[in-house]
Amino acid sequence: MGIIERKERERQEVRSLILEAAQQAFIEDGYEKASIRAIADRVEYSPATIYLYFKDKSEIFFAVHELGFEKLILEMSDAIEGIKNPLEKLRQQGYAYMKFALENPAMYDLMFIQNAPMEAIFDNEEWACGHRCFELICTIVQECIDNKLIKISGLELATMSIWSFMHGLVSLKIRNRFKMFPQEHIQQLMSASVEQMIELIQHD
Amino acid sequence: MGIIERKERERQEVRSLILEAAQQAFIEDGYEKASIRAIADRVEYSPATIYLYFKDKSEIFFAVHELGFEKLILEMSDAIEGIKNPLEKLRQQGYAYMKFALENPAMYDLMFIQNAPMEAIFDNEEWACGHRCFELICTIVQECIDNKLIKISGLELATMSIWSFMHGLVSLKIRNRFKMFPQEHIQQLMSASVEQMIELIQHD
DNA sequence: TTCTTTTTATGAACACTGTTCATTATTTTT
DNA sequence: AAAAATAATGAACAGTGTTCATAAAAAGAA
Repeated sequence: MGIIERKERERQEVRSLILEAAQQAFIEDGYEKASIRAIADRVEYSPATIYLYFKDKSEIFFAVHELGFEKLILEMSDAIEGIKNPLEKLRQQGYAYMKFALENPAMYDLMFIQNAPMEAIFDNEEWACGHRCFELICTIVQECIDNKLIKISGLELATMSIWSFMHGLVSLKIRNRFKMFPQEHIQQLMSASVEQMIELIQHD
Repeated sequence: MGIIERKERERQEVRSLILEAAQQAFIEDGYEKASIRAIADRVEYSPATIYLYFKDKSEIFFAVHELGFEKLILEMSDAIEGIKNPLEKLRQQGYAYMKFALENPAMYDLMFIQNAPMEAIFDNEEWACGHRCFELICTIVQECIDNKLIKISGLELATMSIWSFMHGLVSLKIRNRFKMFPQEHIQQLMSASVEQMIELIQHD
């Protein structure tokens, strides 16, 4: 009776095929502009078929945005591997965060900027991936606090401040709000800004 | 021959009537969900008439978003009125910025988060209102630098850092990404974060 | 005033969107 | 081979931004 198992496997295969196509479409055209019909075309299915695998567009959004978190978590974990100094971990984690955002702006958009579907899902879901990512940052910040490496003593306060700074930096860049800075200096200004931030919060 | 002048006046009146309706619609439903037809209904015109006064939806967006900047500029100017200490000016300006964002989230969205129409307009326009607002912040930061009140010496670097921090703080809040913090503490955590930031950058 | 010209407003249509559902095709079970 | 269950789809609905030929209103000229 391995049939129902094979069926389930096939089902998951189609599901992830759709997911892959959706991710591609979101990255290329953004969430709003990427249409169900375009996603359906990519996997050579009818648009209606999509709805056999996902409740609606926002569910696709959520699934794709989870892939993004997995990738970000992986890249941030890799970035701090082998590093001992918690402050250096924090720096490298920050750079990994920035790198991810600038290299995958559409994905970052889905994860941290996009609005609409969030509300619909947040309330019922646990947003596990979001929390896992958050805790990854919290851990490092806590290490910095424990070793008295940074000037901010409250974990929540420190995390909120640092994350806000990083998010503001990359999201203003992604959303083209840095037009008033000389175009060719923006990248290095951003790096300098991260460096400056680390310097400011570290204990002397 | 005052007729063409009256015509022009009437034209501007209708235009700002549409603008007012659009602003209301954007605030209530957000930019994407607010439809041209809904805006037309509000002013009791045909949807097609809108296009006699605005090229397309993104032009309405731009006009409304300009109103937002005027308001923000006004509120930030008011907030620092009569204050001598540049650092205190910076603090109050920061709080005014935060207050504006939290009280007019939809407008802040249009001004600093929304994506699509920006690209289309940025290239040709000067984005005068954006620059005016930016310079308002620059002025204060420059004063702080001149009086050796803050640790960051570069104007561009300091402005980018401070603005990014403030934007990250309010935009993560607006886009509901602070779910992992205790709901009832978020507001005071945000204020504490601003305070902390000021403390960190000030010279001792 | 009456007639002509210019300005202003609109209804209908186009191509698109997310989504639903009755109908068809395929696969599994009897 | 027939019946039941699963999977896929075409067609449709109500919505979107936008265009354009047509209709209404206002202005200028006689």
